[in-house]
Amino acid sequence: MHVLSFDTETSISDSIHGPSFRDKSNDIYTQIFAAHPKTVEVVHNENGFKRKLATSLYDVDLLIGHNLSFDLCYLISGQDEQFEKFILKGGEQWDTQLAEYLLTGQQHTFSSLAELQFKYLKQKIKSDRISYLYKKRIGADKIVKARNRCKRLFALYEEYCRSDGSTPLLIFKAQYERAKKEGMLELIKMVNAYALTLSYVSCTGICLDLEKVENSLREFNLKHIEYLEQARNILIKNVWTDKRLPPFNINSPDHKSAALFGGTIKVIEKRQVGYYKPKPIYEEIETGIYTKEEFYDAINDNYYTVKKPIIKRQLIGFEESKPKYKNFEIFIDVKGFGIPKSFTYRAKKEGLYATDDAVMKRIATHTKNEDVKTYCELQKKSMMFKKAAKTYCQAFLDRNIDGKLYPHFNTTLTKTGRLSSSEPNLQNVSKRNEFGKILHSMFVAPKGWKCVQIDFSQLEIWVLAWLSDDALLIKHLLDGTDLHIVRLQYYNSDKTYEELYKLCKVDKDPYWDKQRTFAKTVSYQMAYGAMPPKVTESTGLDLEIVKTIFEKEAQTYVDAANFSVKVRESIEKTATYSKAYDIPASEKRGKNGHNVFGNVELLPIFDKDKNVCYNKQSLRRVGYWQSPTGMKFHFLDSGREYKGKLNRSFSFTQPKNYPMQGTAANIQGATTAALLRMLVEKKDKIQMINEVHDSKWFYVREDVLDNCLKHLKTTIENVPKIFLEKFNLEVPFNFPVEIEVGDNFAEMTKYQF
DNA sequence: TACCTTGGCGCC
DNA sequence: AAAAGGCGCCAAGGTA
Repeated sequence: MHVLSFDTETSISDSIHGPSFRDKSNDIYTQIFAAHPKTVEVVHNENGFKRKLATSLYDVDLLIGHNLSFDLCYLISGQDEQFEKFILKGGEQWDTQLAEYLLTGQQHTFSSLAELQFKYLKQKIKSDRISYLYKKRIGADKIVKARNRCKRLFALYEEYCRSDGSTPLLIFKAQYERAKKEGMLELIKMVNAYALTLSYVSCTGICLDLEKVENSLREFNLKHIEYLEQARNILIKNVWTDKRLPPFNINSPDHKSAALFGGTIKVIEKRQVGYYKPKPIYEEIETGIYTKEEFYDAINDNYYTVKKPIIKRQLIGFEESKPKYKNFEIFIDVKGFGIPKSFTYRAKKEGLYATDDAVMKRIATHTKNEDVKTYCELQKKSMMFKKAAKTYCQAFLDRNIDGKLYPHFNTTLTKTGRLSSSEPNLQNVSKRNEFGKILHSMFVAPKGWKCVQIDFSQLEIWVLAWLSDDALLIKHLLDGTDLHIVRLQYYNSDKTYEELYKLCKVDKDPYWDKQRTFAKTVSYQMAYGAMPPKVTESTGLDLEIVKTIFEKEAQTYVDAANFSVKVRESIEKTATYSKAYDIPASEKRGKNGHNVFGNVELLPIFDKDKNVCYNKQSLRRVGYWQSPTGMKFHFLDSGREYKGKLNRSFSFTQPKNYPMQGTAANIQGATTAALLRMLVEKKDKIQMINEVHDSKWFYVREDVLDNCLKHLKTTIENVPKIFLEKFNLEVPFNFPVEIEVGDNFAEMTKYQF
């Protein structure tokens, strides 16, 4: 196997994109190749490489680098032919940052090359002079152009580059051995292929209907202000009466809490505290007396004297004295509507109560005060419009480049191995509320193309069925049983499943349809590990009913219900002390950060107010569970002070969720990775543009839609084939997908072959 | 000024 | 005794 370490040094634009490929003005100015730690090749081009490779990859099988997607996105967006050939012949990548993230069971996120250099090679970090320049936004373009002027700096730069070339090779070797030993080699290979595919996805971008975005932004902002004004009018009438209060701020938790439950609002008041000392006014008067001053004339080399009048300063009065102000904090009591505290709960800050959606709903349904009811509605509406305007429309306008969005996919961040998306985050664009349609209709297909969305149905449930090997759950999934109705039947035992199915799905009886929605909520909450009291709180279902659902669920799907027990056993069995070097530097900072003591982590101990403290006798433990794909999930314990005694435990809820969420992420990853070569081969017919956990977004050319979708469907659904090839694992069933097609991502219809 | 923490809310 | 998982973004309020 021929491996090659690859790294680039690039310019850094001064736009919001910084050093990213997203900014067209950025380019590669240095390329670093290392096939062997001792033979590092560093090539510069002071005019930029125009995003093209400076070498051929014809004999390379594996590209190695640290945070490779950064470099590869330049080549991909530069349409480099060498690189395309490399992919088509089955070339792979090994990203040392990604590998480290997986090897540490998603503990070490965004590791730096320097951290790994120390971890694996025990080498202290080299001169950070160049990193300093980068931080100051002095990019490789400037350094390379200054190569003749700043010889010493350039020598340092080349040394930095050589190290960036050789270090990943050495780290790769160590990681490879470790991965083999820990049964993670195939997983790391697969996730690297996934990340490589995502590099392609993020380079493709999503087309926006900019006119629609701009119009919606205006409209949403106007509506936000309109509702806000109405809300303010109600408050001014009732509770926001004190003239010293600032205008009611709908984004301020302090204001909202005070208006409903009462409280104090801090106001900075500028008060006059006397006067400044008046400034004297002088007049300058010539006295008629002169002095002689001697000067030296350097050109003629002689001295000369000058006559200078003596001026006297005479006080003629004072300026008007200026008033002196000082800021005072004053606390204004707001009586509020006097809503009972039982509708809400205490926030962390003294005297502050939560005003979130659930609280507001509770108030709105129980209050007899019409003003309160109207206020609740107005507050909600105003906030929703603000959110839609700022978080989505405004962000789309700020982030788009020539009408396209290029989301950033973070592959080395989450605890469970899921992807995260940012700048902008396209994984949380409103879908269910009234903005869902309009926001999604902004994502459009280019002319001649269709929008295609392929979703796994109930992915995490299928994963649970597979991992727990629960015979009944598998049977129910395969024969298409509606699991929500199964749960509905738990507490409506006078009816059969068939009767309930008819009521909900055939007759669409509103009462039973609503009941099914409750059961559905319970289903999701159970999947997240919620316990009966919490479920009661959020669904309004009777505690006894919820308890019944939990009990019957455990009796019905015995193995599925017991699955987390096995995970917990593994955590206990594998538990060791949490090591400082697996915690990224960024998480060691701040009040809520990990508290490291030497090489180990200290146990966070929470008191009843959830304040954290540490003592040097209690070290934190960490245990893990390893999935069939090799994925490791880590679980940290925490302490609790109770009646002077320290109780420490691992979370009960995380083991109920991490394995399913993470394995679902593996399935999403493996199926996306399986598309890579096809996406490169058929880039004029199929383009992948986004992923949202269990769904994949594409553009597909209209004239080849049917064929392409067939191909996509069979590739993605056939998880057993992929898992057998990649992991030598037998998965007993396909994972069904649903396909939707449309002109934009709002108006989609189910695709029938 | 820049950073951190919190509350709130959007998604799966 | 009690326990709803995983994210990112905006805005406010506080602190260094």
